[in-house]
Order: sequence, then C-alpha cells, then structure tokens
Amino acid sequence: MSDPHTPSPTPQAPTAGKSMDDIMSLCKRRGFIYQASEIYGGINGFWDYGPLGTMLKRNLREAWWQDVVMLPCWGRKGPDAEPVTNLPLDTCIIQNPKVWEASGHVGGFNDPMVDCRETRGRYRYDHVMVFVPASGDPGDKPVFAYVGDQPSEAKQRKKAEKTFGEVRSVALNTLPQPWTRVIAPDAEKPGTLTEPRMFNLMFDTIPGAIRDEANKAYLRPETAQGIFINFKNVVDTNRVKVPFGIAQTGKAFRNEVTPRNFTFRSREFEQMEIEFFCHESQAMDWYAFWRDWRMEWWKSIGLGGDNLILREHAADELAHYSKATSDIEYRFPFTAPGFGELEGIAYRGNFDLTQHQKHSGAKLEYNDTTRGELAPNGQPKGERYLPHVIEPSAGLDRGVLALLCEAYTKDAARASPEFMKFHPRIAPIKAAVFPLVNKDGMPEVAEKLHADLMKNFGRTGLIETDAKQSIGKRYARMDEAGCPFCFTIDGETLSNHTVTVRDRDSGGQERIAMDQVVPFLRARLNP
RNA sequence: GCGGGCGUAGCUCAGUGGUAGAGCGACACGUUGCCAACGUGUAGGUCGAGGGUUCAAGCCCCUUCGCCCGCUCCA
Repeated sequence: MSDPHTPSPTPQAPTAGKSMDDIMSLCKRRGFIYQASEIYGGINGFWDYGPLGTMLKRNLREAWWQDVVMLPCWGRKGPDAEPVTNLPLDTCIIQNPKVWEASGHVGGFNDPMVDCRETRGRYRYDHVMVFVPASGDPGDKPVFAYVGDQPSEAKQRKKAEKTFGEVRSVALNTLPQPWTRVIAPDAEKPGTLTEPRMFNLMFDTIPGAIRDEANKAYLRPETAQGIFINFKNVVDTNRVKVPFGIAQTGKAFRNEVTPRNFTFRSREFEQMEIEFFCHESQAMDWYAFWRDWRMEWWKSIGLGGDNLILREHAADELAHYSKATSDIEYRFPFTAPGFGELEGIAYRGNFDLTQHQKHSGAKLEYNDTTRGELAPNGQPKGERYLPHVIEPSAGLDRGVLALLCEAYTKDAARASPEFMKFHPRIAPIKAAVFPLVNKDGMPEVAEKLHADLMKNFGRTGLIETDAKQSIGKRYARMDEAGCPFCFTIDGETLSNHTVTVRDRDSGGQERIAMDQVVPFLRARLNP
C-alpha cells in the first residue's frame, strides 16, 4: 500500500443504493458541506465547505497538484519517452473581456432561447427551423418547427409534407412573432413557443469605482483561457520546450440555468485544468496518454470499480474544433444508473491559440528548433507553429462530491452504521490517538503519542485525540469522519510499549510497538 | 424557466387553530479496560422569510427564498 498508484484496497459498493439525502445529512452534521449563506435562507447554486470538507477538498487539490505539477504523472514518461513537464500558473478570475469574445464564450453564452409551453422543451432560437409550403403562404394552416439532425426533423417533415405537399425550410427567426401557427418541434398544438429570451450564462461585473456599462467584464467561466493567454509569456520566460503543459487550479463561475444535485452543478466552482501543448503530429499520442493516466489517477485516490467509467465521445458529439474528447464519469447516486462528468479530456487542436492570435494580434507561434529542414551546418532550421492542445479539465468540487459518495458506506451490523471509507491520502483526519480509559497514566501516554504524530504528520492532515466517553463512541465518531486509523493506549501499553491499531474499514485490530506507529502511518499515508 | 414534493433543535422527525416536543447528537460530572455502554444534569428553536385571516397561527390564505425529484440546460 506504499504505492500511491494502486487503487483503493477496499472496493466500494455501487452508489446506486446510496441515498443522497443520507449523504447530505452526514455532510452537514459532520461539517463537510454547508449551504452558502444559510442563516439568510441560502443562495441558489452556492455551497460552503466546513472544516472537514475544506480539508478533503484541499487534499484532493493537493494530490492533483503533486501528481500533475510536482511529480508529473508519477514520474512516468510521455509518448516521446521523455519525462512529462507541467508548469504551474495562477491567473485572474477577471480578464480583459475580449478574452471571452476570442474564446467564443460571449457568443455561446448569449444565445437567446425559446421555450415550448406544451412540452417544456427549450431550444436555441437560432437553431429552430420551420417547414413551410414551398409555394409560400401557408394560409390558416399550421407550420412545423424542428431542430436539424434531431428526431423532430423527420417527424415534422412528414407532417408538413402531408399538409402542404412540397415544403421548404426557413429559420424560425425569419417568421413574425407571435408564432401562433407554429407547432413546436415536439408539440402537438400550435402556438406554444415563447418569445426568445436571453440566458446570460457568464456572470458580469464592472471594474472601476465609477459604474459604467462600457467597462463590463466577466467572471471567468473556466480557468483554461488564463492559460492560453499566457502561453507566450510562459514560453518566453521559462526555457521550456514543446511538448509541455501548464496547470492551474481555481474558481470559475457559470450562471447555470438550473443548479441541481447538491454541489454537482454549482454557480461557483473550482477547476483543475491542464493545457498540454504539443506538435500536431504527436497530439493523438498525447491525447491517449493523458486520457489513460487521468483515469488511473482517479482510481488511485479511491474512485474505482464500476462507478468510474471512461467514455469516448462519438463523432457527432464533438465540438467543431475537437478531434477527440473523452469524459471520465462517476456514477453518482443521483445519476445512477447513469454517470456524471468528473473530468473531460479534450484534444482541442490549436483552436484556442488561433483564436487568441487572431483577436489579440499577438504572435503566439512557437519556434520549434528541433524540427524543420537541416541547415548547411546540420542543425534543423526550426519550424514555427501554433501548438496543438490536449486539455484534461477536472472539476474539483465534483471530485470532492464523488469522493464523498464513494466513501459513504452504510452497514447496519456495525456500531457505526454510517461511515466514510476515504482513501488515506485524501482523508481529512489521518489518525486518532485514544487512551482506552481516561486514567491510570493512559491519557499522558496518549498525549505524548499524539504530539509525536502531530510533529510527523500534522502537515498532511488532522491528527485527533480524545479521552472522553466510551471507546466505542470515539471509534464510531472517527468512522463517520472517515479517519482510517485509530491508535489506542491501554493497560498493556504501560508495561510493554505496544498500542492497538484499529482499521476503519474492517474494524479489526492489531498490536504494534509504540515506536512503529510513525513508520506504520508513513507507509499508509501519501508516501 | 415549467411541473411535483418538502422547509419545526446540529441530524432524523412528531406536532392539523389554544403554554413548541421526542430520539439521536453535543457539552459537563460520575462511572467505564476495546466498538455509538450506563447514570445524572446542561445548553440549543422569534417553527425558512414577509404579509394576511383570526380573540389566538408551526398549523389556514397569499407572496417570496431555499432544498429534493421530473423535464430543460450543461459552450
């Protein structure tokens, strides 16, 4: 178990049988997650982390950082047979608004939508087409709306042809409102479409003390663009060579239409993103490399078994600029038997750098001196290009939620019927030290061992000690908080310097020497 | 944004017009030698918020906020 790359030693039950209500209760009760602004009635789509939740989230972010930036891919070599390089970055939440025009977010976030009152369907206004008679005026007859490439197209065409004979299609936005004779794509009756409405999915704000709409800026909807716009800076100032990556964690904001499912879809959330830059000819190799390693990584911190899947996107699911994308998805109790996205690994081509080069006018090309024709002296002349990008983009809060759901275990046969099977590396509480009873010199020994463990492991997580109440109650409390190991000082400790170690998952105990406690823990926590 | 359900103590919930409760949890003291043991005691709620009806509202009515579920959305 000293190898951090091995999956959790305790495979979990499927999440399908776990109750989200139970998990949410435990999260509140033990201080993992609170509703934001709770005493004022809360605020839709925002959540605060309590002490244990903060530690859990921090441990997950830290594990990512260590394995992505400090010791990239556990020291594994990339497809070029060289060690992987990822440079750290920390960019602003607020950037020049042109960043979001270049990235396509301003356009994409400002689409007007129309709703159908009958089917409660919602459609992008500019995507809705209508079958009208080829001859022109439909008279009093209804016309048939559809969305291209969806089942509604064939269905509506059939109905339209039955009504009019020969038909042609026009965009909905060419017809005058109100659309009283338009039958919505999946509706039966005409006139059910609402007027188009704007959904602004980016939060905006106005920097500057004097409020002026002309200065409008946005809270970033993803951390990725901060990386792209600093690509040239990083290349120019770090003696770094393609292929390499830039990694960043940080908050992002999306005005989700419907925040839902506890913290899964929040309006303020944190991302962990890598933009990995490489030559086009190597891009698919790097894509496969990142996709497979990221999957292994999630397994290494305890998300294993059937609850985690890698899903390759079908061709028609890809964004227009993407040549391949896959999702790492977790089976949450609220998605079961389906899955919810934890991380997307996208091959984005050089779309983003191209966009920023175009919009900013800055030259973002990389001069690759290892490529190109050979000069007379035998050295390559170099090749200038916009690197292609592999983007492994993970949701930190979603990761935390998946860890909580995966760890949550119900076992009515146990004294602690609800407990959290966190992998030791991400467990908020790493260990606890208890005197079996609060007398006969045991508290003093416990205090000493606790201090010792604090000195050795206090920087990796919480080390608890507690002398109150029955030992069973203290074990149960630690189970519920997900503490993997409890060390107990008993009568025997005083005579032969041994303690018992209780394993959270099995409840089993073994006896080890006092001076073996530190090595024991070291072998099981992040080595 | 639509439809449904639900908001009472930290958690789970009872209370259906007449003095706000229980279990668990927390805390204190005692007891206790390995799995939420036992005893005694303590703290904690303007019943999500606002308005209305009534002599009287946790309860009835209206509005609003939040959470859950189903649609929808998820670049």
